[in-house]
Amino acid sequence: MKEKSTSFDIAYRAGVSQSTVSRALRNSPLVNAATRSKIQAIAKELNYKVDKNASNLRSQQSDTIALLLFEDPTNDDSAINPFFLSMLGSITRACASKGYDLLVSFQQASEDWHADFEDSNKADGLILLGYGDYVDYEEKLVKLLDQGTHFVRWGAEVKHLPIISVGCDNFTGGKQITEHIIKLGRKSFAFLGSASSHAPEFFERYKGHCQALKAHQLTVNPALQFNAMYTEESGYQAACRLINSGESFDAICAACDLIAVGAMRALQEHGFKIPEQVSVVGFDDIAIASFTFPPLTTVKQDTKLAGELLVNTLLSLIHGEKASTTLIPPELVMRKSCAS
Amino acid sequence: MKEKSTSFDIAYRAGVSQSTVSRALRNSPLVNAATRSKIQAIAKELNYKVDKNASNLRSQQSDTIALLLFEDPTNDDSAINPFFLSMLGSITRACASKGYDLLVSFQQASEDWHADFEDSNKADGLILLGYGDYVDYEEKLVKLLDQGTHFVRWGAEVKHLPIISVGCDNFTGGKQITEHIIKLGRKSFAFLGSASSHAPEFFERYKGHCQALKAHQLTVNPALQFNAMYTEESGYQAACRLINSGESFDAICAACDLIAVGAMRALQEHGFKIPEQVSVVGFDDIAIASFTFPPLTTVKQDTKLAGELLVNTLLSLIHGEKASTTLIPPELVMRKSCAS
DNA sequence: CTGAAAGCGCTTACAG
DNA sequence: CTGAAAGCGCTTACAG
Repeated sequence: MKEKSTSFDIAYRAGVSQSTVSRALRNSPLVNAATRSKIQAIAKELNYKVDKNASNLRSQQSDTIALLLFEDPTNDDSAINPFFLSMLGSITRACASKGYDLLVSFQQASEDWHADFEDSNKADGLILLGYGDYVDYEEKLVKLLDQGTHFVRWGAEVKHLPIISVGCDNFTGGKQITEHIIKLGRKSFAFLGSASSHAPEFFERYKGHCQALKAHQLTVNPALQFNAMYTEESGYQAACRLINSGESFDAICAACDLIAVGAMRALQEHGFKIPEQVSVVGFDDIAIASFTFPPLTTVKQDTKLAGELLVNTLLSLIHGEKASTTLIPPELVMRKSCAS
Repeated sequence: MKEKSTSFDIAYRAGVSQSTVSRALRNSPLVNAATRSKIQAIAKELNYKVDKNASNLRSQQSDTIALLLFEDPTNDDSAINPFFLSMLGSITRACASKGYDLLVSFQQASEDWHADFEDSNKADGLILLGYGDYVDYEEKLVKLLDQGTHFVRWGAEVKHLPIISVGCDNFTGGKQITEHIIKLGRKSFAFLGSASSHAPEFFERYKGHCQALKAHQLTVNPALQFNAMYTEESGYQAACRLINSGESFDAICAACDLIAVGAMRALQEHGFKIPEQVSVVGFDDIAIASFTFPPLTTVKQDTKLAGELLVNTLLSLIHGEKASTTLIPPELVMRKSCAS
């Protein structure tokens, strides 16, 4: 294990000053081309790497983005939602392609996560990802804003604050998929998923859902909306409550795929045939959705695009450029869980 | 957006020296308790955070771990393997609980990934995760070793090099699940997955598989082994080759769940009944495995445990403690894809 | 228990 | 195009 070499070692070997080494290594046009390649060759030979801590300290930027992934604290020990995992993957890729490092961190919704990363100069900006109770967490966003922290969040647009978000057009998605089943001839629609401002994305999907029903002269029956959060188990239980309620229904719109998957399990345990008796649809298009029985019709949120947009938007903010909230178009993915 | 405050600002307000602030903030017992809490209160009020770049530079450690996730370059644009995504999640959690930050980075197998992170002082150590061609990548491991880099890899044990790994006991897993189907009365076993030292984990599973067959006086028919890598499509194609080969078979052991899922698709398209005509089993127990039709019997690799072990082992290495290669016990998960 | 001082390894005005 | 020098914001011997 050899000693780590510094820019002074390179300078010594190259017979130039340390400043010149620093310039050459960052491809400064100020350095003579021959000198530069000589220095770079020596650096390579010595396996020299610029010390990130030193260069970041000096230049006051880190070329690093922090991803704060927060989840409902009640959901603590279970697996991470596959949709977010998939976002994580695409954000990692997007950062890599921009030459940024990605610092990933789990946060409990309850913690003091605001501020930490950018203030300690670990990252130039933050990406916020996760559900959690939106009402609780809004005040932390305000604090981030006050501090002038650069950040972008994934989620529903925040209308009353100058916060930049990237999110899916949940309203349109909810509307489209509901219309799809309406056209298939279904009449009584249950909605499984929380419909309140505590979970704005589910709420938007629900609003789109209701809008579609109204547009087709179908009644919105509040007794057919059951709260559920983003887990399979939660979907299972909501579906059981629906079944036990005695209300009749021939279609279930779930606020996310995991809820839909749980609902299908409940339905099948109770002897319902999908899609013959009940159509089921989800939202997200997680990998599992392709493999359920029957395969789940759903609304795809393009996580690859989302990751790229989040990263690009944040970089614009960091570089002081204009950036704005973007909505990703939802995409209907038809499989076999609806009557055809 | 206020100016960022430094330890000198705190010192000024507290009427002490900057050294004392630095000590107080790190809970040094050298500081008078009253002074310490006064300083900490001021720091909190000013929203002060220690500058990580400065403290890392000075102390020459980063309290950061880098996760290098590398995938087969041919697999470039597709989704990340769900098994690795799940490992990513559990490693993130394990790091958080140890107070370490996690730097995540994608690597092409072809790139010059060795060295970069620890040499530039961005991380104190590396976790290496991913399949990819093991033969190609071994020489890079040797280079890491030469440099004295702290690293742990996920995967099969490397017998001839002093490399610390954490991996599943693939041999035993392959053996157990094969024995499980043997007891169910199956006679002709196909194995779908590459069986060579280029993919050591698959190879180990295959060896366990063969061992189980031999132990039960069943013949190992090399014509029933078909190469496949860790994608659904690859499993689909291997199963098609098996079906078209004209060989008879009543059980398929897939080297991983994604291969199994692809194989089930091929079988069902060709009119085979699972599990009546053919038993299918996988390996990994990814989330999808619970939701396929029929649900997939498989071998679970405990990713939560794996993540914790990887992190703990790496931290031991970083702290100069003894560490050794660990094998995680595989766990049979019985579902419905085998005849009962 | 506290302070003055050195120094981690760079980048970047400044001067030539 | 190049070099000498300052300084980013800390931590940590050293001295008291």
